[in-house]
Amino acid sequence: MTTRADVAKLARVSESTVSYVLSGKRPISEATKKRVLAAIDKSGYKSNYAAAALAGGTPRLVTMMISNLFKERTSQIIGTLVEGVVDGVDESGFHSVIWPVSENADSDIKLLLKTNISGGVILMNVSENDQRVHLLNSENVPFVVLGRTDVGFDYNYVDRDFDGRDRLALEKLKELGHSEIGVILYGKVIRPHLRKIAKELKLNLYLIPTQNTFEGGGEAARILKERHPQVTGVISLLDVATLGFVESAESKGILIPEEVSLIGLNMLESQAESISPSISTIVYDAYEMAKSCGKLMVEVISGDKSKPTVGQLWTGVYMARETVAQVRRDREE
Amino acid sequence: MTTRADVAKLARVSESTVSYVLSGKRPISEATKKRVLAAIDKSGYKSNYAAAALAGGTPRLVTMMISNLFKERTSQIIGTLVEGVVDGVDESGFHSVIWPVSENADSDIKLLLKTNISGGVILMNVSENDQRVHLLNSENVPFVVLGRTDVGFDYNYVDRDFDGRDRLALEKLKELGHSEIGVILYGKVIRPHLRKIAKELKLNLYLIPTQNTFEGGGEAARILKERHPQVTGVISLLDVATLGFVESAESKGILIPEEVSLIGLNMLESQAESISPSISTIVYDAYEMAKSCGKLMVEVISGDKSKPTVGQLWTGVYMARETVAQVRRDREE
DNA sequence: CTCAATCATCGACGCGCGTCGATAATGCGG
DNA sequence: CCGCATTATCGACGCGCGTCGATGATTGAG
Repeated sequence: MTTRADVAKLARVSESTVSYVLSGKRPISEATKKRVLAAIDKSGYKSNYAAAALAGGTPRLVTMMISNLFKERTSQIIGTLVEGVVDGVDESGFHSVIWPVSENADSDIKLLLKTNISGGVILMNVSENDQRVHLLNSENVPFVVLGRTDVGFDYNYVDRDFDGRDRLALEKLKELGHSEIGVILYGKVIRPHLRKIAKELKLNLYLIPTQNTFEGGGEAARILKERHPQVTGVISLLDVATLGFVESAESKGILIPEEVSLIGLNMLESQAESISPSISTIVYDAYEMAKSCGKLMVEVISGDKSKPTVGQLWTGVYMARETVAQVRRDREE
Repeated sequence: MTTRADVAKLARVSESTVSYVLSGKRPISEATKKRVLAAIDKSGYKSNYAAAALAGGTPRLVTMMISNLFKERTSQIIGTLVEGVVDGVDESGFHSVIWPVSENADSDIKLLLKTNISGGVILMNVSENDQRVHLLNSENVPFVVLGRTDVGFDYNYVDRDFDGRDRLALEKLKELGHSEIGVILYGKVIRPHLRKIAKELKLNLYLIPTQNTFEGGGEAARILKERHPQVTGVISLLDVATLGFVESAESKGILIPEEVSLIGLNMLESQAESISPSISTIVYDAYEMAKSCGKLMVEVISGDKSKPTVGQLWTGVYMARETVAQVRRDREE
């Protein structure tokens, strides 16, 4: 193995200089920096992980704990998230691995922590009141949750901003003159926050509950036409139903976007673009979000232990496609 | 953090004695051993991973590289394999993690190796002529393949023994007096080895190609009845089709097991037992196989670098259920 | 009872790197 | 030209553990 000493000899500097070139924690002249980097390149030197961890106090390794890794079918999104975390952590100079936790994770986790293999933990696929959060918190391990869960205390997390996303959609519709808004959803529960936003924006909400199936979408169109003819703007919290809604709208006597504008909120881009007219959505970048989570993790590990926790929310951006238009004059009056 | 020094002080022995108690590499009297273990227990000591890796020369960590981790649908079996590897590695005193490799894994792998994070690599879901095997081999990293692939050199692997499994099934049928054997498979290709075994055992093989669907199984029953009435024993390389075969056999005029005995070769136990009559199979224990793989990995890491490679095959065992019986006298004659 | 052989334990060292304090080189104003 | 503040570099130390050689304790044979 090539060590720091080899590089130092090759570049004719001291070992500590090599370290400082690498870490950048002390100024090094351009000339020697260049020489050292050349020597590193030439010798193929990589700093030994274990030695760095031992000397530096903290292992430069982040472990992802993903519950139900081998049980879920949502593997595509998890794959994207993992990729993002890995890249984010990498860019901060750390490594990342997946810790294969079994169901009864308690002992596994404690082992991970006690042996001090990992500098921090990123929790993914958290469940409600996730016990792992309690454990990590009580063991005083740096951790970040990719997602959110309700425990009784503050912690670091990165998650989608559902409220903000809803606000964005409603604001967009208001901007275009819509005031009577339909909401396609499953069941009859609506997040209180959504109501509050509507009130703030002086919009009237009309619930259109249906199943999240293609047929459910047709049903939604029927309900809209029969019960809420005054509605000119629709937001949908469902994905498959939205496709059905768009598909059957014309046959139900609803012209999109001429009479009704539609914004899909929980859709993949591939879904939104699979139909004509293509569906305007609020998109968020899972990869970038996860990457940011990785970087936050490293900050938390490296930073002051007593720093306040960070809650980072990703709203997403409005993606205009073909289902949204200005309110027509004749309806507005 | 509690260190070796703390334990030593608590047990009133030297630090090295603590080490030798833990590693067992030198004899320690029962009395002090007991004292030291009590002290360890009391202080909650766990050896620091990084320090052990640095001092010991090799990191006690195994990384699993699983291609297409987030793409396959065969997640259940992968989950079992991972669990087995983890337990096997654990029992040998090492840890294991999953290394999240991207498509273009080359740079990732090299990073993993150079930084010396991992003591060895277990390769899973290998593809034909897998490039990673070449890379690991040329970089001289200890590795074991869970599965097999065709590269131009020897390497350590643990895999199912398909040939042995087939032989087992055929031997079982022969034992019971069957000599005319149907083979349910997809397409018209049969492994040469299977032919060879049949020849050795003096059995006659009749191919029954079909789709691996429920309907395909019915089709297989029809073919068997119409074209190969002399067949009394059947082995099936398909899983779903086998269920269809059993389900429709009676209506096609085939009595199982009175007239035809059946052994399923590629079935999950849950499948085999989901139907009546339940299907006799050759089962292999994926968990145990993976566990063994984990142990082998640690042996390879710890052992002599120049030891010859190990190829470990898991045949499985015959699991008698309700689809197999002795050949009837009247047909035998 | 003596001496050698075994057994149990100890102290010391080094693994490779991060970082602190100290020193040498440089720049600047007076 | 000198003194002082930066800037650039060096040497030394310690992180926690594995392991080697050495020492003290114990045993058995003669």
